[in-house]
Amino acid sequence: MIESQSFLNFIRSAPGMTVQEEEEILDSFKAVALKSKEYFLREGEICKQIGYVVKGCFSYFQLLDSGRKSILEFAFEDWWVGDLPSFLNKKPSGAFFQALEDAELLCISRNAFERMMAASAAFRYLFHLKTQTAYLKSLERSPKDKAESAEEKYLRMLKDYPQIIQRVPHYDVAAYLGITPESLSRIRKKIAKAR
Amino acid sequence: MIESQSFLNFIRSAPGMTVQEEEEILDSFKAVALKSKEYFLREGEICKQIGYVVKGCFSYFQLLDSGRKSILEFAFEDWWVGDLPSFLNKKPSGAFFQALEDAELLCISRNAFERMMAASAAFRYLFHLKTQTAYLKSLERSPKDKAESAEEKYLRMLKDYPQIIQRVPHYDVAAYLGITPESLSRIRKKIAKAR
DNA sequence: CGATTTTTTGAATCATATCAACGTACGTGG
DNA sequence: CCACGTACGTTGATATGATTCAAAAAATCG
Repeated sequence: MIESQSFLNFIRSAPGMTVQEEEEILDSFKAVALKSKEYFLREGEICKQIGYVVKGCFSYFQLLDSGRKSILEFAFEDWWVGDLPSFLNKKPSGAFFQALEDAELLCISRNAFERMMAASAAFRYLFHLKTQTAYLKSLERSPKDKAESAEEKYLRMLKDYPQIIQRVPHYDVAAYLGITPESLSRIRKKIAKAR
Repeated sequence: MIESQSFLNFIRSAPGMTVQEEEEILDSFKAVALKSKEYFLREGEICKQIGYVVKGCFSYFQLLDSGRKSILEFAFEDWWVGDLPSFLNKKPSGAFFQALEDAELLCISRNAFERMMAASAAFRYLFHLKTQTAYLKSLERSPKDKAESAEEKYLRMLKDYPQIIQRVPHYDVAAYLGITPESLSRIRKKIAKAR
């Protein structure tokens, strides 16, 4: 069992969790290790598990018709990987999850997930909390994504997620911002000069 | 009580719903009418109710620092209005909900919402289904929003939500697409000529 | 090291924004 | 019912920001 205090804290944050429930939940997660560049999930596959990121980081992206990569988000420590539409509805995923660093995960299979969803109110609470948090985050981000210039998006990313620019290759940062690597390079140059 | 077959259908879609539960849920929603241009919620207010749109349509938007309006989405019949982060966490809303036509809603107050969330598993199911659906939709849309040109966004909107261009002023359509009204006008002209 | 990948730079081009002006439709009060 | 005023939508000219393509420089990895 991988040690992860923050995973324990997350599990224990559910109200009304019994000792037995907690043990069952912890038992339903299995440790998985992935090397950098390996995929947790590929487009077209059905997502058979959801993973909690203990260590490492992942990009969650789609390949567009144009061939360009569009990164929806990065998952660092204490966030989750797995394609929810695919996992819940057993349909092929439209996206990839790829490790950008060597990574350690705690994964729950669909069988175990369904068992726990049926058996444990605390587990249901945690799952709905997670999807709700993700949804609220996406609601906040969307209007800004729409209206901001490339430079504004970059500056906001630095403010909200300073670790991204440290840990992620710039061409992936560009794919996350929806701009080209060349544009990102010019924006960074301009900002560096201005200070 | 406003008649709305699709609202009834929605409520009845919950598995394991008892007759008594259904009655309690229906009783917890009150009819509200709004005139065109009126606000269901303003920025800075705390969202005290969630509304099901029986008739009419709403824009859900933020005012950006630049003074520009950024429309996150429109809510037509059978969708919902209300700022979830504000409603759930009792914090001031960062967004507006404004009626674009005379509208009829079925609204549930926070008190009634919390009572039903505590009392009814079927109600919890419906709520989580709604937020999850909205979240999955936002996940699908986001990579496209990032990478598409203005014209592509417009064409996709026509395909996915053909009613928007019929019922919403063009400057609001532009605010939804993240472009200027002038650009929208030129895109429409170009498309009209091409056919 | 050497090879490959990643980032930067330059020049030309394209898409969209901006600003200003004009047309058109709509609703209201006379 | 008409005229007027206000909203909305369109058009044109120009400016700006971002992309594209090509190539060089820098960083990384085995």
